[in-house]
Amino acid sequence: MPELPEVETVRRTLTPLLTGRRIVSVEAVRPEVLAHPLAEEFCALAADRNILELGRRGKYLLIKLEGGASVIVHLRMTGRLLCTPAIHERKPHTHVVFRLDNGQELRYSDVRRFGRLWLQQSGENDDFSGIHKLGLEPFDAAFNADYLRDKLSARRINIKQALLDQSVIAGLGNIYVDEVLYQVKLHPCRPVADLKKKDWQALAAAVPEVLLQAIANNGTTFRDYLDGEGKEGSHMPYLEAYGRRGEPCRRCGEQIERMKVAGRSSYFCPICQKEK
DNA sequence: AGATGCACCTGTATGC
DNA sequence: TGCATACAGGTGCATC
Repeated sequence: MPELPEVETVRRTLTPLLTGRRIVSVEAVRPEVLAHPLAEEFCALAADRNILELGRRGKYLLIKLEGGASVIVHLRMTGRLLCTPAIHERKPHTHVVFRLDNGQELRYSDVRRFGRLWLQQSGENDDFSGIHKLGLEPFDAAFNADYLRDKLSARRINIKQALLDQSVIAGLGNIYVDEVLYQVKLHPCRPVADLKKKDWQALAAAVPEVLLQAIANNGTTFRDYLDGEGKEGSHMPYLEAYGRRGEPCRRCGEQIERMKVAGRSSYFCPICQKEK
């Protein structure tokens, strides 16, 4: 479910609820979602610690604790982090519960159980969560046309796969890749080797633009996504391509098509986004 | 290197 | 209604 805008919205909504709070204890209802260290140690290490601040890297949420440790969360498809009063009934699929010092709980739930949590200790090298393999943040000053061209132009892949590669751009996923390609009028199957300087420039501009717009609308709720307070995102009506099969292109009126590219459902306008 | 398929899971929508 | 199948904001691995 969540791509960069959704994770960023979770971060923003949880920040006032968690900053300065103390984690009293941690309960692993389904220990296997705690990927590192093993559940027992994870719970012991997180317990009795203050939360300093929340960060984000790509699609990872970072909960920074006193003493230099961090809880790292990846929501994958259906993961949710919700802050809620401890007296409220637990919803099904609640897998990890962080009890806080103010009668609230931070609850991790995940219907499909693809998501994972890690705890990085102070001084520990994080070679387990996947963060070490990420490329640039789209809002990094070094994220520009040259960066994209240098990373990608020699590869024999199409632009959809390229933009989904987290080691190139951290945080783009299936929805926003389709939105970016629509904005810059590139067909998802276009080989990256074909792209010209102006294409790289357009991509470098469109990626942060598309993501910022989605963040401004608190992310996209297509199915499952909820922010840290349990609210849906409001960006869906603004999507131009994703999920609009058979609906008219807002530029030319042609029907939006869907096809599988890189194993993912991909939506595009067959007139505006020529395969060539 | 890259393409493909599958695995991880459950819920929901669709078609017959 | 019931049952089978497809599909879902992600990632990692195995195989050709």
